[in-house]
Amino acid sequence: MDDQAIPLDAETKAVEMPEDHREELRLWLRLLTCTTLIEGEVRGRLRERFDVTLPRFDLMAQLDKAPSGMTLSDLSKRMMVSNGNLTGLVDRLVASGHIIRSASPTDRRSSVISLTESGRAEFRTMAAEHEHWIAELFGDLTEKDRSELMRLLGKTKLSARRAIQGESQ
Amino acid sequence: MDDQAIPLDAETKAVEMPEDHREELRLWLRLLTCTTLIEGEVRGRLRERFDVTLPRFDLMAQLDKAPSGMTLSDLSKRMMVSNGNLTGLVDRLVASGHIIRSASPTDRRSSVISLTESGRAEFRTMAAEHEHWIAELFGDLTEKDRSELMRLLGKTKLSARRAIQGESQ
DNA sequence: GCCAATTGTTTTAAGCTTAAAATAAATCCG
DNA sequence: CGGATTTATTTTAAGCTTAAAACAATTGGC
Repeated sequence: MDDQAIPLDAETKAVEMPEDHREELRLWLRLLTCTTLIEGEVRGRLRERFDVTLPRFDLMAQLDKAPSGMTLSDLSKRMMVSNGNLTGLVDRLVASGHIIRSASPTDRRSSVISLTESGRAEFRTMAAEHEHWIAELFGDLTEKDRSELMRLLGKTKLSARRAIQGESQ
Repeated sequence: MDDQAIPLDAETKAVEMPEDHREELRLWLRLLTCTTLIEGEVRGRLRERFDVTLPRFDLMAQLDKAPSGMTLSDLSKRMMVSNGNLTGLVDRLVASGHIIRSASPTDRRSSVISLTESGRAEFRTMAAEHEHWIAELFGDLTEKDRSELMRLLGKTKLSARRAIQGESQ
C-alpha cells in the first residue's frame, strides 16, 4: 500500500511503520466465509434429510472411527469443544439410543462412549450421503486445486498451532 | 485406490463404481479444523483482553464498515446468521451502549443500527489488536502461500455457492 | 502410605444459534 | 383501490457452546 512506496531502511521500517495486515485479515475472513457457507448447508441438509444436528453427526463420526469407544476427554480433544459441552450432547444421544456409556474398567472417573448397533447403521447411511454433499460443494475444484488447498491448509494449521502454543510461554 | 486398479470402460465405471470422495471429505475436515482453531483462539483473546464475545465483535465490525448504519436484514445477510439471532445480539449491544437503534425514515418495519461514538472507538481499539493476532496466526505462510490460498478459497466459495443455489432448482 | 498435583467429568450461568411460527408493514398487480 | 404476496422483524422452544467452579478419582513424589 502507500506505506511501501516510501523507501526506508529495514530498521526504521520495523520500528516506525506499523505493518499493514489487511491481507491476512481478508484471508481469514474468506476462510471463515467458506466454512460458514458449507457448514450451514450441511447442517440444513442433515436436519432435512435425517433430522439430526451437526454436533450429533460429528460426535457419531468420531465414534465410528473408534470401534472400541472413546472417553469424553478423547472426544473433547478430537472435536475441539469443551468438556461441559459434551456432557449434554452425550446425554441426548444416549437418550435417543444412538450411543451408550459404559464404565471404564480402569478408571472410575471415566466412562467409555460407543455407538450402538443401530446408531452405527444410521450413522453410516448418513455419512455416505454426507460425503456426496461435500464432493458436490467442492465440485468446481480440480484435483490440483484440491491438493494445493490441502497443502496450504496444512501449513495454516501448523502456523496457527505454533502461534497458539508460543503465546502461552 | 483399489477401485482404480481395475480397468473399466467409462460407462461401466460411472454406473457401477461409487466414486470415492474421501479426498474432498478430508479437505473439508481440514478446512473446518483451521477455522475452529483460529476462531477459538480469537474468541479467547477477545474475551481476555476486552471482555467481548466474537459475535459482538463481528457485528461491530460490520457496522464500522457502514457509517450510515445497517438494517437487521443487512446484518443478517452479511454475517450469515439468522434474523432471530440478531434480535438478541442487537438488544445486548444496545444495552451495553455500543450501538443504537433508530427508526428507518422510509420503512416503519425496519430499524437502522449504528455504532455509538464510544462503540466505534472501542471497536477500533479492538480491531487493531485483532489484526495483529490474525497476522501472527497466519505468520508462517509466505506472501505466495497467502495469495494462492486466497485464490483457492475464492474458488471454493464460488463452488459452494453454485452447489447451494443449484440444489433449490 | 500420604499429600499434592493432575486428570476426567459434571454443573452452572450466560450467551449464542437455529428453525419455525407469528406479526406487521410494504409492495405487487389486476 | 384492494387483496395477495413479499419483506422485516420478533418470538418461541430447543439445543449448542463456553468459561469457570466444583467434585471425584488417579497419579507422582517423597
